[in-house]
Amino acid sequence: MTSTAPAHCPDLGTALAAWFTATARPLPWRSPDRTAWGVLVSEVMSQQTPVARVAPIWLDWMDRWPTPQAFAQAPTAEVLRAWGSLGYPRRALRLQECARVIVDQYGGEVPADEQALLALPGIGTYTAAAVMAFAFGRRSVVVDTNVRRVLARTVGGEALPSPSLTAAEMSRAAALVPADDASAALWAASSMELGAVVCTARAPRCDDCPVTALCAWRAAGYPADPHAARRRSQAWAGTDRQVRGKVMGALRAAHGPVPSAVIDLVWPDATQLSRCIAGLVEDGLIAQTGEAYHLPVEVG
DNA sequence: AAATCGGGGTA
DNA sequence: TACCCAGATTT
Repeated sequence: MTSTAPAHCPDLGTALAAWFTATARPLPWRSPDRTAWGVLVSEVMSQQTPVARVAPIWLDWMDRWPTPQAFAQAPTAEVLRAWGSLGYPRRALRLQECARVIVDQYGGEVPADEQALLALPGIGTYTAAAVMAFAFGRRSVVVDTNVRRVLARTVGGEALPSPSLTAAEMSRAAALVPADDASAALWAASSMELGAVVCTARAPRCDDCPVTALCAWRAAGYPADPHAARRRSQAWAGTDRQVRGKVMGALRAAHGPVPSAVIDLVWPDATQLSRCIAGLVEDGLIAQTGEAYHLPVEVG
């Protein structure tokens, strides 16, 4: 295989490819009979949600709605219930919009074109690149939180990447992608897998790492995170996100409209609750009929 | 560049 | 408790 890797780490890609081929997790969307649509669904579900939580939902989802055509016609309320507690339920709405665009504009086939993918609802830089690599076996620059960390350590010599993705990071990542499609797709999968399984954020398993000999962070003596001072933990308790989640949870659990008097019980701060309800309605995640709220239902 | 948007598992 | 997770979109 050809490689564009710089001379100072000549076989990072080769070592990771061999390791990945031998040890890759049998994730359901990696099955030989996977479809491009299934890969796309798995990537959207995995945006900020650990794959271990995604897998069972994905299996049920693909059984119910195996194609963009089937999913495009699904009742939105059922889609949101099936999404369950994966989080960020707007992703489910966008995924359905995405399916409808694929049906209407691409004959029901996921486009094998990165720019076309980028234009789809809910598909950003990472997901478009991931679909190109994992669904179509095409060369792309796949940079997720795992790849960022792996490159920050092995190449950059730092404990963790900067808080937000930088242009310099993307350039470095792009320079490391092999030239041919098959090698590039394997590099994407293996560099992500290393970050997910071995080169983890909390307690990296360096003893089990296939590229310790090439790791700049290890060579430097595992220096502490240089960006630690600029990281801030994300608040949760008492936020609108928590309140929105409680409202969504109540409506998912019900199989019909829920009286507003019942919704009022999910959160004690009436001002915050009504702001969150209004936001959910605005986002199309819930709807109001009379004095009750319910998951959205398509109107004729 | 910073804010917003869920929720559960883990140390 | 705090941190993290195959990010995208809007301001």
